[in-house]
Parts: sequence; structure tokens; C-alpha cells
Amino acid sequence: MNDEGVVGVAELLDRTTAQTYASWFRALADPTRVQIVEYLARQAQAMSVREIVAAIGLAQSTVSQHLKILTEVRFVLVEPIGTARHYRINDACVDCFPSAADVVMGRPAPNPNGAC
Amino acid sequence: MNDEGVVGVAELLDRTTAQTYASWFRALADPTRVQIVEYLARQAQAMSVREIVAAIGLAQSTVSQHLKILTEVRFVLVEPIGTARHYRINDACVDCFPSAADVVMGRPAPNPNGAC
DNA sequence: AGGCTTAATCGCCTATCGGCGATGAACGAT
DNA sequence: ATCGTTCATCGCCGATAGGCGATTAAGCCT
Repeated sequence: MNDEGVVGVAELLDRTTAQTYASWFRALADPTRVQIVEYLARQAQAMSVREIVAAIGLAQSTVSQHLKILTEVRFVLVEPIGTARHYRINDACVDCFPSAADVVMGRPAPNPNGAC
Repeated sequence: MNDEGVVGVAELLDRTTAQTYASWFRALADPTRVQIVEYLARQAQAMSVREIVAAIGLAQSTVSQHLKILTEVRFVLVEPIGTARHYRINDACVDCFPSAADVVMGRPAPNPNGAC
């Protein structure tokens, strides 16, 4: 038995789109980053790294690394204030964050490196 | 300078909830799994592993591993048919897949191991 | 200038991930 | 009983991720 009994020929979702989706989801695929995002969202103003470190309870270098990942997908925004840097949630990116339904419908993924 | 100039005291999102969120997002944090999900969603009936392997173009063991990860969060469902196993999308899980807004609002995460 | 604070970066370590081929279990057909 | 098919699992490998401490750079304040 070796036929090609495929129903719909069904091209695969192109790899680039799949990778873009994956990079979005990877940003929230770590519990620490989930905590950081939820924490930042609950703050009225932008927070310094020192404050975030105090809240999260991990080393400053670790938190800094997570913040870098989150800013790379524009999930959080930075504003330099003197020697400090203030981080805050990017509400636009929260809105355009893809859903599973987007994946399932094969919708084009929002570009994490461009404007949301 | 060492005061606690925090605005809202702001408890951290509990680690268990954060981990549940992370495991949801991790399921779609790989481009191959995104392709598998999108492919399955576009099929009328459930597909055998052999068919999925043919579509994806990776080794059978690799695809099998990805399917295991996707079934663990109930993202896809399995039905054994003789010696084969037929996989299909779990529409309920697609619907309850968390959004970034859910994380930001600190909503309780849907349980990936229970019913969706 | 010198010292303090803040935060990014570097190097290291361990754990996990994603790929593979090989093996083996389960089942249908002969 | 034996063979073929289907698929999960195992062991291996290189690459990546996540944690840490130490270092470095950049501002501020005396």
C-alpha cells in the first residue's frame, strides 16, 4: 500500500511565517518572562531594572537578559532615564499578539521587528 | 538611595500560573509545530503520522516527538485506528489558547492537562 | 577627578531542545 | 507463524536556553 491518498493537496505554511509565529510565542514560553510581563502590566509607570529585579527575585543579569528578549519582539518598550532604563508594556503588541486561531487560519504573522 | 518607592505593592503572578502559561506558549514556540498545527487544521479528517511526515518532510521520529508535545497540551487529539494513530486539531483548545491580554490581565491560565 | 549607582555584556555551567537513525511493540494480512 | 506496516521510544549529537557572578560602560553627584 503506497498510494497518495491525500484529500486536499494542502501546501505547508511557509517556514518564514511559521518562524515568525514561533518567535512570538517563544517570548512568552518562559515562566519568568510571563511574570515580568504581568508585573509590568500591573504598574502605573515604567519600571527600572532594579525595581523589576526586586520584584522577580532573580539576579540582575538574568532579568536583564529576559528584558532584552521581551524588547526584541517589542513586547516591552524602553526609555533611558539618566543612567537607568525604564521598561513598560507595549499595549499595541499585546493587542497584536497572535492567537492559536491565527495560526490555525494561516493568517500572516505580525512582524515582531517592525511596528506592531 | 534605598527606599521602596513602589507604587502598587503588586504581588508577583504565582509561579504555577506562570508556568502553565509558559507551557501553552512553548507548544507553539517551534516553527515545525506551528506548521504541523496549521497543516492539521486545514485537513478535513484526522491524519495519520505517515501522512503528516510526508507533508512536513522531517524524520518520522522527529514528527512523532512534536506530536507528543502537541497532544500533551491537548492541542491535538489522537484516535488509534488499528496500528495507526489519527491526529486532529482540538478546536476547543484552539479557542481557549491564552492570549497576551490574558497574561497581562493576570487571568488564571487554562489547564493544559485537564479538559480545556 | 573620584566614587556611587545602574544596567548591559561576557564567560561559564548545566539542562533542555530539536534533529536523527535504530530499535521494538502492536496490529493486520497472508 | 511470519511478514509488512505503523508509530513510539531510546540514545546520540550539536545548538540553544536559562541561571549565575564578574566585569564594563555610562551617568550622576560631590
